[in-house]
Amino acid sequence: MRKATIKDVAKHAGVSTATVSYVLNGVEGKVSQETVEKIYKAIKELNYIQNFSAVSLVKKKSRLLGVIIPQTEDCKQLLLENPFYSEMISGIELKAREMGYHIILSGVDKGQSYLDVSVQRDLDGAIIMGIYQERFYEELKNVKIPIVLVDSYIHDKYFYKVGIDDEFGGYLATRHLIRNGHKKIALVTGSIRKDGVVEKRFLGYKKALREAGLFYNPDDVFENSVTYQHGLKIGRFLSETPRNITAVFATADLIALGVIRGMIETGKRVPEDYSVIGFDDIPISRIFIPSLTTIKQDIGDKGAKAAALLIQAIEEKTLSEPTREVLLTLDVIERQTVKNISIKD
Amino acid sequence: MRKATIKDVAKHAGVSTATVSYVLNGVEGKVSQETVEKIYKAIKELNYIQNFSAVSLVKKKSRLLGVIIPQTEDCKQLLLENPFYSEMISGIELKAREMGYHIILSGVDKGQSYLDVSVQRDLDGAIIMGIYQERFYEELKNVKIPIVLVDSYIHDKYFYKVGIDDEFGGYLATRHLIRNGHKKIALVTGSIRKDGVVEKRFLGYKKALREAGLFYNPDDVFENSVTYQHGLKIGRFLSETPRNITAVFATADLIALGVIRGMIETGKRVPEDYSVIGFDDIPISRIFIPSLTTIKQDIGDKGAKAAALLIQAIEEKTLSEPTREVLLTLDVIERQTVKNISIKD
DNA sequence: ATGCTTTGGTTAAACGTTTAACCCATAATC
DNA sequence: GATTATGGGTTAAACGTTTAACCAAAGCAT
Repeated sequence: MRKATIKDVAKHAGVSTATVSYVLNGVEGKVSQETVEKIYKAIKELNYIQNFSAVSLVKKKSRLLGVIIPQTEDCKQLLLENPFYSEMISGIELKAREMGYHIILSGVDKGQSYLDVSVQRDLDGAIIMGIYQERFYEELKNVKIPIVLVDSYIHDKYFYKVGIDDEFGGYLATRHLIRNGHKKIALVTGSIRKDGVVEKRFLGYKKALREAGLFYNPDDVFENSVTYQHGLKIGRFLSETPRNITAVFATADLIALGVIRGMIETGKRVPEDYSVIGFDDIPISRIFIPSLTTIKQDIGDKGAKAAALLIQAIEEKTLSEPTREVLLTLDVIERQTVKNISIKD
Repeated sequence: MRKATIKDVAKHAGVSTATVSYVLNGVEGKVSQETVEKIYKAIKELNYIQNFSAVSLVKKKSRLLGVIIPQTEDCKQLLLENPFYSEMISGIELKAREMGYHIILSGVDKGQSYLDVSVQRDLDGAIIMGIYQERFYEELKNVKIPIVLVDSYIHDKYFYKVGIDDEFGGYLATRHLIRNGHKKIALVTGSIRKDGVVEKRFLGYKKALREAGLFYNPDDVFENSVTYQHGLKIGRFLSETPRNITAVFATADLIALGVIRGMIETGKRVPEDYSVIGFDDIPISRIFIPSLTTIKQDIGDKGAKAAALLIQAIEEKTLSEPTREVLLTLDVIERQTVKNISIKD
């Protein structure tokens, strides 16, 4: 039993395909109520389902959104292992589906450019997570579809953006530590790339120090990758080589967790010996023992906002309009890893 | 500057579109080496990119795979929050892309059936994670595309399957506890649905007990949801209401982590007071303090295998052939949460 | 009666491919 | 020398939609 096409529906209802198409697309004033009902009846009876490939072909719209996420260094995995990304995607998918879109999830190879995919598939828009080489963004622009960048500080009015005020976040975290009496605070972080979120958080860190009249010492920053492993290494290092550091600000929860584990393994206690604050509030942070004090951003909401922004851009064809940017709020979530050391007891 | 179509390429190379199509599709013996080169040159010069919508329309193949994952109860999130799923998806996406496919990721609403999506989009196949109501599977079959079920024990030869030997896994976990001297072992688990993985793990648990001549007590199983919260509740309960239980087998790492936290919060120690073993080996389990002893399955590989199986089914049109099923191996990973209590010290 | 608008349609081209069927040299076979 | 393959193409229909352009009948004002 072949799948029913619009032609079958038309024949069955005794009208032309154009008429059917008009009701499918909800065109006003082209078809009488009576005919509309006949057509719906035919659709039901024939089990008709619209073919999107054909629609895309003529409309040049696919109701498909590209979502691209970074791969790990070795290209063996998507960075989905980072719960941060999964939560975002969850938010994106739900919102997209609610608005009648589907998402194509993809990593991006060094060689093959994403351009191909988006053009091939008539993607209506794309959400890009993470940061890439400049060449990549240029390619993206050539596709001429709306694009929203998540957590990127690329200065280009072409792109829509959603993110948080990372500098403020870094400031908030550091200030929280300072307010708890800490004066010598290490920064453990992923690579501080230009225009990345980490750079901004770093700026916030320095700003908080300055504001509190504290000395910024480059030796206190440990820059490497956004991984548990990096945190682990630094955690051990810190607890084994005596310095007068009392707290650490890790620019990602994953790193913070590593730091804590490193310290505990080498016989220190958190927060008694060291206070630690993270960033992101990924689900594990609540679960971890001790549970992590951190800067919370509503990641799922961020995804939903990104999807909504993108779809709005697509549907209003506001491509040339000034870029809009949405920023989400931030909160410090106090849990168990920060101790107030100004209160003597 | 309009996007180049196959017609432009044909004209530019001085041949018919058919010829171009033949080289695009690598058809043997239809076009001379010389012409092939001319065509490639034209493609390059015009920056031609094939339009998949048109291809799908005529070929009725989209090189698109559906990947569907469960939503949370409240439908507010995809179950992506469970790292288990993200890792699988990562495996699927990578393998699919390697083989020239893209994936459409989607949750599934109660109301709208997935059938629509797959038909509308000419999906070539789908991977289904989690288990659903029976009606859903019937619908799925009607789409008449190859489908692989992950971690499901649905008895229907129509479907391809990938999974693990869950019964053996449950057995392995329980036996590990028994070998470490435990005689009274609680089972903390998500809902034991018929044909679900949990049911099998439960069977393995009972089998190990029986084999060791231990008494199976229904009061020792705590069934609810695959969540951290459930574990937490039971962890507290167990440590606060004296019974002679010395170990718990949690059928998912997430649950195990909750159990541990619940116990620690109420003043007990793991593994000194209670041993705990989990299942899955999600990334957090290594990070957690104490790090979790668990049954490891290679989740990413599972995703890759599922994708490979599906694509093979698609390309060989072996739809009617007997279902093939792939099972992955299991290992017990000894870490810090199981203590041998038969050695007195 | 005439012309204009509105309502409810239809016709047919277009979207960008693929592919079956056809065609024509030239080479091989008997 | 007639026949048959074969290599290297071309033509045109088809895939399932949308949509601009057209049309007929009815309603209405003049």
